[in-house]
Amino acid sequence: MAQVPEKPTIDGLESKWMQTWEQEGVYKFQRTKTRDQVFSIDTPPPTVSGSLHVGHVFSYTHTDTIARYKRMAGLEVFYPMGWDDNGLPTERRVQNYFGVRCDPTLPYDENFEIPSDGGDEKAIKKRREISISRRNFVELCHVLTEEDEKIFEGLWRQLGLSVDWSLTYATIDERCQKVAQRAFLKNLERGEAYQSEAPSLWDVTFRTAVAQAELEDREQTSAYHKLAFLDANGVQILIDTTRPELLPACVALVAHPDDSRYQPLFGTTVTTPIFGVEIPVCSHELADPEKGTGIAMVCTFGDTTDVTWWRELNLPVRAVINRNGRIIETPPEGIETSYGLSSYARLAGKTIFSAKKEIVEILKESGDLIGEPRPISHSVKFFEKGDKPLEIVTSRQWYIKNGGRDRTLNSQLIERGNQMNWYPSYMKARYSNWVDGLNGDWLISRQRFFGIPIPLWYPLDGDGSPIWNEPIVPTEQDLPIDPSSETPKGYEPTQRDQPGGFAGEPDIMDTWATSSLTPQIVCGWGDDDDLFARTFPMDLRPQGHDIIRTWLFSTTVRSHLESDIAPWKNCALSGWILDPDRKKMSKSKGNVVTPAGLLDEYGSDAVRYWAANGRPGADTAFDEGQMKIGRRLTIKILNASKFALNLAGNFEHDHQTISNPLDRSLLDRLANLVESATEAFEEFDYARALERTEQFFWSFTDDYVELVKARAYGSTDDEDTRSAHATLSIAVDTLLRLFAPFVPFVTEEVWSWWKSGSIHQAKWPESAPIRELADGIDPAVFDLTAEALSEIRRAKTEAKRSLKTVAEKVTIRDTIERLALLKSATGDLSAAGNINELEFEPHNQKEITITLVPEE
RNA sequence: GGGCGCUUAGCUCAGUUGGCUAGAGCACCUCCCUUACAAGGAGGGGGUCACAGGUUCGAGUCCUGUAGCGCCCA
Repeated sequence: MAQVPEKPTIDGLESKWMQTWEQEGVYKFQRTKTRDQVFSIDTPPPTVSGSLHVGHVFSYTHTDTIARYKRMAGLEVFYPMGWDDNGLPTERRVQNYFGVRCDPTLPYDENFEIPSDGGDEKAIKKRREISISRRNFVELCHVLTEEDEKIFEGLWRQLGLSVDWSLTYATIDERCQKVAQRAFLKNLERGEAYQSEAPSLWDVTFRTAVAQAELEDREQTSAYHKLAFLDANGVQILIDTTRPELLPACVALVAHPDDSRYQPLFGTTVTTPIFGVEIPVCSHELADPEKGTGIAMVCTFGDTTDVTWWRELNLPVRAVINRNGRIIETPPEGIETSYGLSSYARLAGKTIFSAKKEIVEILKESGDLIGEPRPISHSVKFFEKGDKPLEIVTSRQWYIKNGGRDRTLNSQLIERGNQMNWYPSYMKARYSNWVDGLNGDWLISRQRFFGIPIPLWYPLDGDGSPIWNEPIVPTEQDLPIDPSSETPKGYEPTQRDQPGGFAGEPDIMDTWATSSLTPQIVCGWGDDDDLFARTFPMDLRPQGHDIIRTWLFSTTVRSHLESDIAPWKNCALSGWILDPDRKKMSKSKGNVVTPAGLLDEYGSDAVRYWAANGRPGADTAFDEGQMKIGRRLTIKILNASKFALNLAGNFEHDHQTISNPLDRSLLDRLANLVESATEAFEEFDYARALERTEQFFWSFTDDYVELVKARAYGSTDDEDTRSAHATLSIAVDTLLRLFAPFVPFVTEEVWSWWKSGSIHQAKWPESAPIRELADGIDPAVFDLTAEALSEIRRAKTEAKRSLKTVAEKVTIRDTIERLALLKSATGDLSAAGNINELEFEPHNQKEITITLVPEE
């Protein structure tokens, strides 16, 4: 017998069931099934750098509905969660939160106390930033992320994600460090990782190199400065440049090969103003005749086009900008005149901004600046997290091959994309286009201090210079290592940084170099072969469509290189959450809505309902209205279940007692619903599955329950009553299961009234047994009866009468066939419509007349 | 400049391989305290499916073009 509470409520369901699920291990991954019966999910770990926003709730709910469906469909679901706490966002957050700054030259202070005023902006401003060692800084990172991770986990649990929390990882934890370093060493061994001294994009604020995937173009105001170069005959050649401060770095002039204005100059040399350096005039397709005067100066390096020209035209390097974004002290080769040298001295040590002002002064003095600077607007490359334009500096960096410089590898990676199923399918084009458009390998080294170190040392020669191409590699067993504090085998710690000794690789790996390994991390690559065999390659990668080029792609690269396979079978791309003005919700825009309050206000099920209504891949407006509807739905599920279960009484029904045509036709429609919901879920279209289920549910409560109410109140000796009871019981049972992936709390609550175990471990319904009970009935019985009931309600409403008003006489005219179907539900219709006399008349078209009792 | 997506009711969106008078919720209007539910229920009004062509017996759906919006890339 069911234990149905008198007044059921949705309040407090979250904490109640969160605890039970954890205690019972409902979502725990069991190693009982083989690969084909496992469904493994590679959730991208969210960045732990502050607070989650509703965008996370949105997309993670999508994944959870699929996980829950797959679990009920009989698969063993492998659903771990991780935290991406490795990288720049955390580093910045720690700096701001604790008011500290890392100075890698400082020694470790073991008595360092965690600042007690963390988070107190005013207090920190007052006392200024404290400089601390790298190791102390990393420790603070752990302190902060641990707190954040607890909050995140609590929120995910409250939202009802069916994650196995015993599998949780963090991208800075020891296991991840080990996996990231091991994978790097394997790449190195196979020649897929290499170092190169090359111009690379450099952020002067963060003082680190950045990768192609991290760039973004921004429109900037700038100004053209017209400079006069002199050719061999002393004729002025005018060029327009936005970077006059790079004049000392000028190595050539370049114009388009077809540009007749400059053709006579190709192959000759000109002299730079001020610095008097003789440089060649070259031709190249990338020179735009429409831009400025049509001839440009090539500097090392002003932008990526300069790099291309430098490389393709075999030009020398005259670097003038250092890693701090200042003009270097020593003038580059080629500047020999005393005027040139003294002018250079005026620029040396200045920031780019001040150097620009200074050079303009110098040019004005010498008369080489023609006219005034003319303001323009053009697009400039930025680090996506930075706020100063990127510079290009030449430095030694580590790369992993990603097909950007190798067409064979490139097409193999595009093929990997083709081997995955994409939902929605058009997202595959974004992947292919991105891979196809790559023009360099993946730069993975970062000149930062918080992250996973590149696990190498270098021998030092007699002068104390590192022998870069003979790195000292640690053994796999020793991983993870930090080369800045550990000593390679065969050396003494005292030999660090000494001639003939060794030096640790100072750089760390980019966050993506670790987070691209999440399948290897969660599946136990190299550590747990049994787990790996059961889970890899993974079944599903859910993620936002904005990180296809970064996260999805880099993960594909690692899996391709390491295992020669695509990391996942399916990729499901979620859209973004837009604010009511249809702008992307993001922290920098300040339009973020945090989820905690929403979960408390509407309940987790209601918020999930809103999320699950977002179509796969579609950007969706944030809409509290949908949460209100979700809340109403959960309350309705509670009430309708309570009512139906109270009516149905004893739940051990003999299903063979379902004899009534109306009941059978409802079950036929229910079987259709099960089929279409299952079909939708198999395509990862959770939204369609929800929509269908919801639609059926409302017609079930509004029409079916109303129709059978009277009959269900009858005596259990009556066959028709028993039929209604059994049907109600099956319908509620089935609907709860269909709703379970979306609203796990309320369905579990109702389930607990009359069933043992968790609904989330119950079986997903099958249509065949339900269809069998319908026994070939015409499903129109239900449709026609519901329609007739609706007509009667309309008549009463239009007459402004109460719905319980007695209908003295109702005459339904319709075809003989349809009347036959309707007649089989006469009793239910009369009772639900409160009809005294119900008459049927054959007619060629449908018509219904209703006579109500006179008003008193 | 290239690629992709979107454009359906005042708002947010469904509409699966082309098929009866194009749907839902919100908002709006009317009615009803009915024995599961008034934080509810029953009903109602509201759309030349962005525009222009084409294929077809038939197009919101397929094709071509145009416009606007958005994202990604150069």
